[in-house]
Amino acid sequence: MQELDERKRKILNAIIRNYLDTGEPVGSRTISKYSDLNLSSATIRNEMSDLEELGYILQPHTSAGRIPSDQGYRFYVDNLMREKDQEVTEMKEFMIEHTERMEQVLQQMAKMLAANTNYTAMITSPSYHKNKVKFLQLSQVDEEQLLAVIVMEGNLVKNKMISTREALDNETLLKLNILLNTSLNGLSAEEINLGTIAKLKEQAGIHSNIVSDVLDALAGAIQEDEELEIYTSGTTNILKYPELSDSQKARELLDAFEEKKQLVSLVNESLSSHEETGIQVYIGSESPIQNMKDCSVVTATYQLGEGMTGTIGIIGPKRMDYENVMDNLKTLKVQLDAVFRKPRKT
Amino acid sequence: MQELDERKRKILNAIIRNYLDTGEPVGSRTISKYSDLNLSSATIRNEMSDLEELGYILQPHTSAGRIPSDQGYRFYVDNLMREKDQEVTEMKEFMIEHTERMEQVLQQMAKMLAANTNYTAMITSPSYHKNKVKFLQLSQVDEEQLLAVIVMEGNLVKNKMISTREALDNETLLKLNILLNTSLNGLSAEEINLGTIAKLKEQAGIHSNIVSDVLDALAGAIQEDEELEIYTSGTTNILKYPELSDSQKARELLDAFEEKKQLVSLVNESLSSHEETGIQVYIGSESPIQNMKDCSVVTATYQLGEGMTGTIGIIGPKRMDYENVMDNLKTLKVQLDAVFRKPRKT
DNA sequence: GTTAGCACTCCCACAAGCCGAGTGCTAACA
DNA sequence: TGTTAGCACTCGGCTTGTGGGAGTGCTAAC
Repeated sequence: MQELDERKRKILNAIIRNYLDTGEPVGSRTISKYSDLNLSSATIRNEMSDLEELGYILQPHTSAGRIPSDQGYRFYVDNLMREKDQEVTEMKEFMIEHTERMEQVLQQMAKMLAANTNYTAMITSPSYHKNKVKFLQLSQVDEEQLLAVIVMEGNLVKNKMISTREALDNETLLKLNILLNTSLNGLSAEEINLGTIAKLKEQAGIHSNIVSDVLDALAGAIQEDEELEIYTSGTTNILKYPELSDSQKARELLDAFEEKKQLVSLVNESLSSHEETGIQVYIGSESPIQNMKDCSVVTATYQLGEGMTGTIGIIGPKRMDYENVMDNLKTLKVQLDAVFRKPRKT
Repeated sequence: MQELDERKRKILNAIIRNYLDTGEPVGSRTISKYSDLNLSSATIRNEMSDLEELGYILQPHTSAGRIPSDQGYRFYVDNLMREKDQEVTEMKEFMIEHTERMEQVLQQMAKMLAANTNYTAMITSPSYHKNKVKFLQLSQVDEEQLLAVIVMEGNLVKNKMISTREALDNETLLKLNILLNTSLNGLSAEEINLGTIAKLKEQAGIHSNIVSDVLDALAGAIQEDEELEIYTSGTTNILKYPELSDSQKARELLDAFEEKKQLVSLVNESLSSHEETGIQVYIGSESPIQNMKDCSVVTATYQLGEGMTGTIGIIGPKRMDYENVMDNLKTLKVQLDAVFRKPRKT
């Protein structure tokens, strides 16, 4: 397929921009007046006819204006859209306050993003595949229960209750703690596999079975992290767009938001593809999620140090304001970096 | 207002039941055939006319059938509905598996409830106003940060990162841990007030400022619990009911579900009123939440030992299947009790 | 290659009309 | 006195039809 010539590009651009604004099919006369091309509507019509044949736009019905096709949007995003100068617009720093509780920060971010864009925002907590154990402690909570506290690099804290048949005496506990810390410290979840566990069990040999239980539980706790959290906000924003607010479609979409598991595929997909910007745009049926074939999805991955990555996403109608959305995502990326890297204040 | 006579009750009952089924205004002829009263439609009409005058039913427009008014629903719930025999229908016990993670259990319950009823379910974690501290530990995670782990009765675990200017030495830490445990153990969040804190600070005198910081942070952590979690499920179920799925109404409702803060008033209200059953029904504008004036809300409070109470709720259209809903809530109450009281399995 | 003009298409909003469900009322009946 | 049959009437919802408007494609002239 040959490239579009300059004039066609301009016209396509005008059509799409106009459609993004109004959501109505746009006609030749509108373009003729609206754009700075100084062409009559008739000429525009001819060009539009070509563009339609090439697949960039389509008519909902004869004698209606044209609307962009998926391919048209794609061309727009890839070639026509002007990159906004990445001036890191300062976002309110209210998120800094509670830095200890990551969920809250993420929730807030999602909320802000949704409010800024008027679309639905999703955000995942960074996944810690390669994150390392930083500190580890077992405590006797009562006669039959141990509490394991695990702190990962980045201060992600996990708790796990472990039932034991009998209480461990202090000394054993101390030894166990030392053993665990020395052997597991600095290892990532990935590196803690059956082999490591087996070795550990051997070293702890004397207390065999109890220790065994503890270790199993522990390993499970560290690894079970795979279930990554996904936060959404502004889910009802989709109801603002008539093309999505039809009861049937809305349900499917909202269901996808509630059943966050479905969103995982988005995240995975995004992670696997690395562009330089890390921003990914799915238009219509390009999306890995069936229910979103009438939407566009823009995702960005953020990285915090080695191996810790998360995903931010915006879901809206195909006629979303791509520039604004991508701009927002970019700045948020930077912000996230800052928030989590920064040694936290009290 | 005088009581309704037997026949009027029967007719009202028939009208409401029919309307619950169909969602359509119900006419006199339907009742005449449907019910076992063997009355002609004309007679029914007369009675219906009376019932309307008394405020139990109303006509959406002239020459349409009748639909129940809020007052009608109220009468139905209070007097007509047959109590289902409380046979504790066994719910799947799949929730038991992961008892350690309370959120998950609650999430699951909400999901199940929503699936069973086809309405929206909400459920709050038990609030621990009077719950007691069971175990408490400070650990040095790295040079500048302490991790406070607090275990409450019922094995609710909380974590709090505390930044310090300099590391505490081991001995100080040990002393501090002992001090904290002996002084705070068995106290409820309510009982840990400024007075207690001041006394503690005094006792810990020597390490004055650092300890001070730690205590403040700790007290904050224990009390901040007030922000009770609310889980929802099946939010999109409301879109199944035409009378609620209008775009405008749906947004308001769904917003209320997303902004869980709004739901708090429901919880509080429910807590304050104690009937013997603990089940509360809000019909239409009886609800404390404005947005829900076209819905009915049924809540139940569950109790786990002293002072720990939570709330389960169902939100649906006014023509909800009250019997089924209330039945579900009752059994869930029992189940919840069982799950949390039961000494948890591995 | 561009433009003006024109006939044509099709959606949409609105009005008119019909149908059916349901009512209220009246009169007859037990 | 309570119940029933009958009938005229009302009103919402559906279908149909019509006109207007927006937009197109095509043709012919510039």
